[in-house]
Amino acid sequence: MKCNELWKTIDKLALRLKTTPSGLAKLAGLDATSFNKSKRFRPDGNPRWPSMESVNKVLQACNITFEDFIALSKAEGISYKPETIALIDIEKLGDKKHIDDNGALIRKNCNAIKFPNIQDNKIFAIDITTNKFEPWFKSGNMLIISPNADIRRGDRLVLKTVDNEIIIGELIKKTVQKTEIKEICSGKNMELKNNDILWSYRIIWTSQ
Amino acid sequence: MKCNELWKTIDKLALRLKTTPSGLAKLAGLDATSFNKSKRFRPDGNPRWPSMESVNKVLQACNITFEDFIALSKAEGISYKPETIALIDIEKLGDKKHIDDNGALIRKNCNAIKFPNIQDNKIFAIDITTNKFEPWFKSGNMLIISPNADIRRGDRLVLKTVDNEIIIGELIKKTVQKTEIKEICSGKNMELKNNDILWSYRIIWTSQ
DNA sequence: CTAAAAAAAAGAATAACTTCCTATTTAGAA
DNA sequence: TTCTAAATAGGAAGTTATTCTTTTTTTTAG
Repeated sequence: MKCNELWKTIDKLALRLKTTPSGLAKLAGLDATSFNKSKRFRPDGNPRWPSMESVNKVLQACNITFEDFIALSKAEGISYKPETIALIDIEKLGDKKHIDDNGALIRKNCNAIKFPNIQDNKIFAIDITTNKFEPWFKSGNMLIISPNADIRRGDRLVLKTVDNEIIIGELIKKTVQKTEIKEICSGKNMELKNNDILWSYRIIWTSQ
Repeated sequence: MKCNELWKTIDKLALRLKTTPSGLAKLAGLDATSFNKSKRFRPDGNPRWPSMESVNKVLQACNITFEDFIALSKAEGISYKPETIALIDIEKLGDKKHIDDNGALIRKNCNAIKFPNIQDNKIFAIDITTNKFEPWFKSGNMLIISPNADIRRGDRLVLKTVDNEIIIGELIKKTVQKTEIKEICSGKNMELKNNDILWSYRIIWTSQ
């Protein structure tokens, strides 16, 4: 991050709160002149950085995280992408507590999740470029795959055989010797020796 | 962010680089004693913050972003979640350029995508808590919904009628008067008057 | 238009952080 | 073990940021 970006982001924050840099400084418990233009450069003309402590006080005053601050610095306007998204139980979509009849979300009544949870540095994506997995996966869809995710009955898998075949299916049973899956398109059950499987990974998300 | 978290993250960074706090300080062009324990507290015993400029120098020395730094501060170990994930064409999973036969990713041969692209502050998630959408969506799945996404033929939708009914289906045709969808479980086509639809939103991702 | 309040500029004073210096400890190699 | 280099500790000095104060400008309300 560059120094002037940092100052710009402070200006944006002030704007978001419908106040001014000096108003924001006061809100953060700092001197009102702290963010003056005249305090943004050193006597020699080089840029001056606010201290980490001052930035932190501002974040606390605005009740935002460092991530929010960075997101805001990159945002075009004065709003930024949310870190979390609301989660609603499908059986509660009927009542109007979570989404009103205009389709607008009532955030305070919703739980929040992080989407997605990329704690996983082995995660990767597969781009579907063929029609042969329809109607389950269409050309243009993406599958998010986690080699680390543990696999349970019913999970969808992508697996590769020693014969260089890519199979997408649902796990029926896995033993030390064999893996039984239901191939996704044909719906047929297949039994594969584990020795014939190079790798099999769980699909954790798919684009629709 | 708390002050001591910041110092801990600097320690983690040093560890990642297989060096020490003083080694990291030197690498960043700072004095070797800058990150000494004795420099982490003020004479009165209160915590001392490194300056923003010093932190920035460290980030540049490590060639990481502020987000990386924050992610690292939250990580259990000394590694942190990646910003992007690799994307591979499913028809190229057969060759060994992208994933070797041990199932290990060869990142340099892969494209990268950001997953997901939450530029969208209206996005929300639906938790499937019923069996009635099987086999398409099972209990425990989550649907990520975007009220902002535009809807095209073939897209999967969640819609709510004036009768308080939640329908998941695939769009067949939408005109000014009517919306025709294929209900996902029954596979039956339905024709709804647009006046009878409170809202209809596109499903952009689903957990598997 | 006028008055009051808030914001911003500029400089001096204060507080905070970094560097410099020296001494001590630790880690690794011989 | 002994030697060497690196790391760490502690304090003084130097640099940088913040606050304090005053003045000027801008904004807002009447």
